[in-house]
Amino acid sequence: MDEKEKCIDCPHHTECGGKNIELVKRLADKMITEEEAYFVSELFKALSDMTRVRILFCLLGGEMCVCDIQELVGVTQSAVSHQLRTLKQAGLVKYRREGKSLYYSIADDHVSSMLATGLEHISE
Amino acid sequence: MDEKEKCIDCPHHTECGGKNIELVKRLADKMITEEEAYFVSELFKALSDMTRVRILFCLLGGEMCVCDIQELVGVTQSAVSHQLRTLKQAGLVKYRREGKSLYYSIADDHVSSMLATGLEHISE
DNA sequence: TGAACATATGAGTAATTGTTCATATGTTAT
DNA sequence: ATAACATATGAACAATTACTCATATGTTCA
Repeated sequence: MDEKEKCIDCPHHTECGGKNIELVKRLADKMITEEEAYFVSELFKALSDMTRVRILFCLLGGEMCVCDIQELVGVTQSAVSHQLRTLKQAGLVKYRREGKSLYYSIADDHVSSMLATGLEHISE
Repeated sequence: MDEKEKCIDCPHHTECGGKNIELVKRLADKMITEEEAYFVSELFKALSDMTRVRILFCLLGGEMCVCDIQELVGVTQSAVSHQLRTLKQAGLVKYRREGKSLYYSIADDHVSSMLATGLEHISE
């Protein structure tokens, strides 16, 4: 009997048995789209830098202007500003103006949730 | 009166008022450590690539061998293997051997939680 | 033991990223 | 209007990263 017959859809399932062929077929339809995967990865990319993580943890304590963040995180104004831009674009922070200062804050509960889960994960 | 007197701890709070000086002082102690921030950012870095995100979403459907993932995600064996290594190092996946195949699966609930929250976040 | 298969790994390369430096924008008070 | 302050932005550079290619490791079966 032709072992390879059952492997039409997967050239690799010649001998590993292709036990999961059904699972693969079933998932192929519900797979996350390329677009969704892209946006999700971009979101996590915004969380993938130490400086940005520290900024977000600052903001968990409440809204804060740029120079406060600069003080707490200990990097230059320019660096903070660039990173805030990244966080803003990812929808992780928002801001309001008050006089000369811009007050940044966490955009929504997803952010704190992801940070908390991340922190849990590393402490195990 | 010397306006700058109240700004000993923060050279930037000369005129933005330093309204948050108390907040800053309070937070400075409870701030996430450099080490924690590093590990958290490394964790999210593992989630910051489209291919890895797609791999993880595959695995949410159940454990799967490398060639199944390769099939679903549509990249080379080598690329999948390299990315699985990254995911493994971040503690996001685990595997077991069965014969010649390695079956990978999601390491723990944190992973699905973060992916779900991430997906929620982008669809708003 | 040797061949076939499943997967991992190292080197090399093109692309991406975080920071710094210099400068621009927007706001307030004089 | 001008100066001082708070923040944003663009260019440039060093460091990191994801992929490809070639090859190595580990497993099964004859």
